[in-house]
Amino acid sequence: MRASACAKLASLSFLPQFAFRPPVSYSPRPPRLRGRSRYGAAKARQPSKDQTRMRMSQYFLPTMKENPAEAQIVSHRLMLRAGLIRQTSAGIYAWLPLGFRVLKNIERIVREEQDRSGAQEVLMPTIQSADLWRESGRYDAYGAEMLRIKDRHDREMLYGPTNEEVITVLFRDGVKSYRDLPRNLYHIQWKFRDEVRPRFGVMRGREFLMKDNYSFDIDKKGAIHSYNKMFVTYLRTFARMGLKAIPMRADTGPIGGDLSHEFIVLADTGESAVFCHKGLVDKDILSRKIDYDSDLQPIVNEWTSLYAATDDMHDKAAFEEIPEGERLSARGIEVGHIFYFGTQYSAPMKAVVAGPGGEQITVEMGSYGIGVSRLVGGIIEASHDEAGIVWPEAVAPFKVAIVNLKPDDGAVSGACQKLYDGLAAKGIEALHDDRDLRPGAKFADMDLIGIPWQVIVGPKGVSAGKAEVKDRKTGQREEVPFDQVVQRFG
RNA sequence: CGGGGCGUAGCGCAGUCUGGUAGCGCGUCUGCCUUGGGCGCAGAAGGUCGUCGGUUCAAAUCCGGCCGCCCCGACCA
Repeated sequence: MRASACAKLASLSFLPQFAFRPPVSYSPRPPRLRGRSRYGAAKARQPSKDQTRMRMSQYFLPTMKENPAEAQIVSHRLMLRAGLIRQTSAGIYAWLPLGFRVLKNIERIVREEQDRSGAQEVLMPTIQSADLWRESGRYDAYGAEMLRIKDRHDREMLYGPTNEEVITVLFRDGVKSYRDLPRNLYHIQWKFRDEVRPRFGVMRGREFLMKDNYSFDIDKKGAIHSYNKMFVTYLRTFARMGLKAIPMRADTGPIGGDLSHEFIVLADTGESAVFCHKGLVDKDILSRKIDYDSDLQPIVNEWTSLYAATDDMHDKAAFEEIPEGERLSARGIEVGHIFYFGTQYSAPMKAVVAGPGGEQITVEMGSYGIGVSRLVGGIIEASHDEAGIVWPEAVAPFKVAIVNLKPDDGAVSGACQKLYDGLAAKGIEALHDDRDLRPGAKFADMDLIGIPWQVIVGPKGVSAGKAEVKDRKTGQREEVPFDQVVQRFG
């Protein structure tokens, strides 16, 4: 009501619209504390912001003991139960503090590896114009999965399901010479695909966070080098997250092109059947030193020379040539996809540069995606047990949790606080469970949310000068003198 | 988009067939007790039964429309 009245008023005015905006309050007013000053004694007793944030008694972490009926697969159940996400509409989720921390950790690793490869980060909008998509010819081709919307002037817009069109225009308008090639631009942005049937929680939502990037080269040779760079980058990215992600030759599908690999995380509950050579599982990329300007083909060949295929690309005869003991039939989740697609977009959208002889050359493109939000689910599918999530350290919301078994015991709480401060001094954020609950409930919650290391502090330990350090993954516990706990996590 | 199912307290469910004062478990709150794996006892709060309309003296329950969510398939990062 108020907004439309305001719009009407503004449209009748010949003064700038902002002059007539009602005094909207953009941030909530500070609460009035009755009976004492907001800045008085009450504040002095508050713990520091950092401590407040990481204390479970103060933390927004709604865990659930029972499985919500709507969640069918394990990662979806655990994400809801562990207080990572909440659904707001079909296939659309809100990220709660713990889940958001994981999402940001994944995003950070993706970003670091993109930067390492020489790709440059941009940020393109979520809302795009239909005209742009008409130019590439995809507006009608894309179908109902594209969320089409109209603005107030009845202009046709859409919520971007992908960004080839936008990036091609940015490139076309900004680069005119072969001297400016190659380029590789990426961004990490929310996308929307109006899936007929969203399911599996964030693994196949409608709104999802995706890293996508686009390479531009003067010729096919250059484009393949760009492709190879991303191939290696993806190997590193997933390995850093503690995942076994195997590149598999992929069908290029509706996006087109003739060179494409899917990166598949192996998980028993994966969406599709996959077949590969066992040797791929044990290959290690992180120990290699990589020069992204050198010829990466040997590394790529090393991975692609062993058989690996998803269901739809499976070649039974070729698979059976592998000695039986080295065959691996498993299930997997697609977490990344890379394409070389030549001039499919650059030609219709006229992304051309001047070559050395002044001739016009249509650039060769590739595009590369990683499902950032999907990875949160994928990692859980690949790493959980009966009790809950088992986070790989690199993506865990917290590396360490301090389990205070008796918060109302000054000695126990004092020991916990000291450990917390010691970890903080080393730059390690710990989650401090200072809630007044029975030990059993705390252990159950802690196992559910899957923090890799639990430092358990109780009265017995305090009198012996020791804490118990539990490895979430193996369940092994070890008594460690207090003064040695912090250094274990350096 | 084809086929199926479900909407009752924060979560899991019963009650609907056969209309008559809305229930159970878990969670939450208070008190006591307890304190190394979701402990025990006592008390309490919390639901216009998805929504709109119809039938009826009376609707969670019967009828119709709409909305939402889930599953299988086709599709997909």
